[in-house]
Amino acid sequence: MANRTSTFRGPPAHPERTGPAEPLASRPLYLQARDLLLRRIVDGTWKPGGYLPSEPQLALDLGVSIGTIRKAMEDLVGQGLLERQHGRGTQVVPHSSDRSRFRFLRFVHGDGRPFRPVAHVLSAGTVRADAQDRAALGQGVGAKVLVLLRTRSEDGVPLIYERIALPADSFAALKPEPGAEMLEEIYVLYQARCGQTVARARDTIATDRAGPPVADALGCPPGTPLLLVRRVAVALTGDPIEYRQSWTAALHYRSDLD
Amino acid sequence: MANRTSTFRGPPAHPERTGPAEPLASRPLYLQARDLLLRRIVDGTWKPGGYLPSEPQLALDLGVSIGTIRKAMEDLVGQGLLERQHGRGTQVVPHSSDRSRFRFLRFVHGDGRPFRPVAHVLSAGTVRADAQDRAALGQGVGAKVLVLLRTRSEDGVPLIYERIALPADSFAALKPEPGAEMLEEIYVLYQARCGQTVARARDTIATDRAGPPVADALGCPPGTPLLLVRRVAVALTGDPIEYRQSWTAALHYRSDLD
DNA sequence: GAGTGGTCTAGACCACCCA
DNA sequence: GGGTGGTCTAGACCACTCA
Repeated sequence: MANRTSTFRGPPAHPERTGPAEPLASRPLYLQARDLLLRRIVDGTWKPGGYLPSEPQLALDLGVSIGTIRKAMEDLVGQGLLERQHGRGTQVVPHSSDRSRFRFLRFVHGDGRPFRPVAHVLSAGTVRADAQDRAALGQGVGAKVLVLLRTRSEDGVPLIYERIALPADSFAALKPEPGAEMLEEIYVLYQARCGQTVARARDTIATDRAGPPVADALGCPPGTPLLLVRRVAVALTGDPIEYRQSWTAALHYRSDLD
Repeated sequence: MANRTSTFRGPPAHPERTGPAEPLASRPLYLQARDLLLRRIVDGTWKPGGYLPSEPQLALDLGVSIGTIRKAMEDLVGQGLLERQHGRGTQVVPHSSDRSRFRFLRFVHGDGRPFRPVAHVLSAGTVRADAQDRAALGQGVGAKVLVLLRTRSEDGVPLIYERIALPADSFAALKPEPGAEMLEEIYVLYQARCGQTVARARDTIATDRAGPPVADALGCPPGTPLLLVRRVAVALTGDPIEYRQSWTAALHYRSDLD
């Protein structure tokens, strides 16, 4: 019979019914279906880059109609989590895809040209979270964070100096390996090495002046006015997993409101 | 029978058909329906704040099924142009609605508190567009723009200095009335007085230093590092209709990536 | 209670991808 | 040619709003 929790009925309980769905307590079926799909993406049943079962298959599995499955998927597609390819199937979008990449890369040159950076890690280590880290990541006093300091350059010219703080326990797998090369697209690493998928982020942009480490890394005089972008990135689960500060003197920040 | 242009068939041409829709040449019906709805919103058939006909009525009018109408509407709802209210109807969202208001107001205080400004117009007049105006608005040499200079204050403290350039011909109705009060929510005026609805905008954020007019308006020393936000706002038709520069010393810019 | 949008189903045909 | 997603229809019932 109908079920108060978010389980689905198996094969239709009342095949003779021609009308609407089983009442199923409360939440609409397509929301339950969406959450279930999301859960399977989060827990790795379907890996980034992998394909989901076909719509008829999923409909059969969950005991709902194809239309309901489609509606659930549309939601996840809208969030940029799934990508549907006509004739091929439905894929879990990896952060390495073009669409994902530029969703989180908002820096452009002053003339509007896209910024295509290469990252270089200066240092990586686990330290006690400072007050800002704790506030951004929702952690308690004494919590540990993995801190990466890096520059992002184009044609060998460092244009961004970045400090990234990550909860130390969830990101142990990202740890040092001192001197190792590090991917520019670090969200791909979060996903591949730590199973953490960035779902969305909030940037706050302010002006700042170059302190010694920043001035040194960017090769500008201390006190130079800079753009400072603070980012809190949130996982699929809704937990904040990254607090990032990016300083730049030359680049602009692009924001599309639509 | 089928029609190459974007007209709809009247009452179903083949009522006996049980299967899919009339082939109708090329573009999917729901896209044609969406464009038609959009056109009627743009041309003022349905005014901001007004209600559309019901779904069954629209389906009848356009000769398509309700599902197709719904799909067309979902698109426009997603763009923030329509708002559906269960049991009441579907409304053309006016820019004065809360949702619309905060979609285009991205400034916050340094501590994250929302910024709730009051606008004060310093001057308004028609001038020759400068190179930046022309580039942003896609105009030719010698084009005229209506330029508004204004501050946006909270508790009487001016926190933003703003220069807004608008194509002079489309915005004649917004003209001076020297010394008149001006709504903070200027996009409401564009819509009500000039029939121009802002569909989306692109902001580019950079640092700048306070020139004399800005320093004067904001009460800071010339040369103070500022945040400069350049906005190009686009109408429903896709034409750029506003080029805006906003300077602020104290406020931050908030960007949600999701 | 009449009318509106919200959910759900079932089934048809089309367009695309790939073996 | 078989399988996948894309479009479209028709119709049922539910839930909300308002008179």
